[in-house]
Amino acid sequence: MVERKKKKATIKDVAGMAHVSIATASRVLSGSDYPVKEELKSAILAAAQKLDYQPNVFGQLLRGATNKQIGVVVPSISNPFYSQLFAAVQKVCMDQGYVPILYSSHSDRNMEQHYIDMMIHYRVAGTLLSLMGWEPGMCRRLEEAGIPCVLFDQPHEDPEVSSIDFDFYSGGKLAAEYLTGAGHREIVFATGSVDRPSRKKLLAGFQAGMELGGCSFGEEHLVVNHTVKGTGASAMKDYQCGQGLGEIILERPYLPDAVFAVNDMMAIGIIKKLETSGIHVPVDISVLGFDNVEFGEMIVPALTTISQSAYRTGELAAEILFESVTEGSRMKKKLMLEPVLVERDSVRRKHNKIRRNQ
Amino acid sequence: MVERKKKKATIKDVAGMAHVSIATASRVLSGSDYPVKEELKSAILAAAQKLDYQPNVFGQLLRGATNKQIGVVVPSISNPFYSQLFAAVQKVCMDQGYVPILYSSHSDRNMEQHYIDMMIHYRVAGTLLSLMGWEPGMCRRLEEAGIPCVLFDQPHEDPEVSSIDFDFYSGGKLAAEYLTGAGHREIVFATGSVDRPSRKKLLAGFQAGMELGGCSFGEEHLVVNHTVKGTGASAMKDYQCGQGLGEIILERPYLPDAVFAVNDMMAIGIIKKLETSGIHVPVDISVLGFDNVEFGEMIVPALTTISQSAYRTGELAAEILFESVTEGSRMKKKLMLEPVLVERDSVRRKHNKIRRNQ
DNA sequence: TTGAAAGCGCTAACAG
DNA sequence: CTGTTAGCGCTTTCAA
Repeated sequence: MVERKKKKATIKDVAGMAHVSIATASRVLSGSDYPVKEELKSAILAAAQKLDYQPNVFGQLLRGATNKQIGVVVPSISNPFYSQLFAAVQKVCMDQGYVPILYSSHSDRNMEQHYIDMMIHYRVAGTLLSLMGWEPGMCRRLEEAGIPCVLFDQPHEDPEVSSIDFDFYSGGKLAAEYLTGAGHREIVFATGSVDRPSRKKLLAGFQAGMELGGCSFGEEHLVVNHTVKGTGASAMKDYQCGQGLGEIILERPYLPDAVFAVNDMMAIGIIKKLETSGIHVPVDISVLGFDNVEFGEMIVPALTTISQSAYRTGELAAEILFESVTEGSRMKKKLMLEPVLVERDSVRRKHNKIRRNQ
Repeated sequence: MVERKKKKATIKDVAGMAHVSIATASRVLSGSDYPVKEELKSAILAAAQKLDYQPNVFGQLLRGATNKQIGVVVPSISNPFYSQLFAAVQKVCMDQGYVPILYSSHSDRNMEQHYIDMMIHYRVAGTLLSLMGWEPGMCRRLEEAGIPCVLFDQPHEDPEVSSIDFDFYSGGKLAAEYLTGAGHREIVFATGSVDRPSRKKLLAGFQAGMELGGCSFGEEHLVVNHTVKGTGASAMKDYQCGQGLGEIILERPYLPDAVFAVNDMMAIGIIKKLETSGIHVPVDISVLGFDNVEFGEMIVPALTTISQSAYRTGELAAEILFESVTEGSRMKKKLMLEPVLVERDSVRRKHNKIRRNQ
């Protein structure tokens, strides 16, 4: 049986060993610039060293120090979009001497609420949130507790809170324009439940883009797979949703020219289903994704997609959060990221001549 | 300008409003079963409600309560193996009323050390560690601080600490046996730097398996790609490493029958490089992965691999951790997970007859 | 059944 | 320059 839990040295122990008061000990140990005689200073440092002294955070925190943790809520950690985003957040936090804490909500409103309570409880210095459910109250509670927050990923249109938004409407429009521009006419919009604000905007933009491209877009062009069992939006769930979408598409009387999927993992699921059914992408049908997840580049054919840079989003969100956290700025900022097309191999260019008839 | 940070109600406020002492207030608010007159109890609860009282964790923690957080250190969050593993950990922690905190070390020994210090600093209730660098001291510091830990993913052979190990040696052997058994003779072992304990064992097992399969394994069958710039083991890094590996293989005078990659992301990189060079998997060459990452199932061809179940690993690790955390068990446990082959589409079965000669 | 008070470890205001 | 002390919010003796 090993020696049990030897008690940690406190500042009092250090002070004792160095024959000074705890006040002086505190002054040098907390790195204050308060003047202390060199002699004592080194004695204290030596004692601290010998005792392997480390300040008790809870003492400091109770005293009023700020908890240098940043709470981050995302729907799913296994979805590469969010893990890449988190990597960026981590980097920025690190540089600022903070440490991010990740909460995965599985897109469950209760969990989101639970984690927000948690963060208030631990008095984190700031929060980064991707919230599915959202009532104005949620962020207010954080603000009341003096915790700055910035929303990302899901647009919520609240002037009272900072956010880094992605222009989903333009994204949808760009998708439609690119696809029609490439000569496709019969284009399908493939998605899971259109429950999130992001998807609603994407769809609206897509419809607008189709019209601009001179294509009709009716009920029959909207392919929805509702059969996602349980809540949660893991990579696997989206992929499976995509597989289901692929099936639905295969069951149609005729294949569309192209399909636009609401995110990359779904697009990958669709491609997989098509390929294993002998339909080749992009020769038989084109598939366009959305997100620009790293994985998209790794598959064959490499996924053509619309980039909502996960890394950039995380970086920006963290940066504007720190403006509030460290500078105590009360200013609410709204940043809008524009979509960028990433052309790879999953969409075929039909080199369409000038649209003349049909 | 919005109302600023109204101070949170303390137990004193609640006691005041309910006209009781803070002692009695504490007794009911902390859910103790200490007897308190019903009348006062409800008055206190009502006051707490009205003031939106929430206990200050730091007070409780300073007082000696345990911090119900679990620290988890992994090399990379964007690698699906670890994000899946973490999902399992999260689930188990949740059920126990704890919350996991994720640290991504980028396989950097200094970071690992840094995060361990962090966890000691925050006096987490327990830790789950995948450590690249490892000296006996690392866990001892945790144990001294009274923080139980369990190692996973990287074997370290220390009887003083619990671990859930994967049998990498058997894994390597299984890989070689399967590949030779499928009729392949010229088989290559593809890897990044053989720096981690896990890879060394894998290689040793592979060599043994090759011998058992009656195949020679010499220098020329070991393909190493050292050109991984910087530290870190993100999914992307491994993938790129795989691409490099693919290139090396393509440059050889003749193509091997099969290649065994040290992890799935590398295998995917290899496949991608081969496919884009007109070499088809598995008709021209077979590729076997290792890890059984979800993503392997999503590509075409679906990746045949050896399963080191990320989810199961995380689940087990968390479970044996909680035996120490909640039951205060001092027992050190060593669990060993055996490899399982997951047959999909990236390895071709040559239907070899009984090995007779050669 | 209730309350007063000590003390967890730390920092800062104040007094020497 | 150094030390004494109050107090952050909480739980838990100990005394009433």
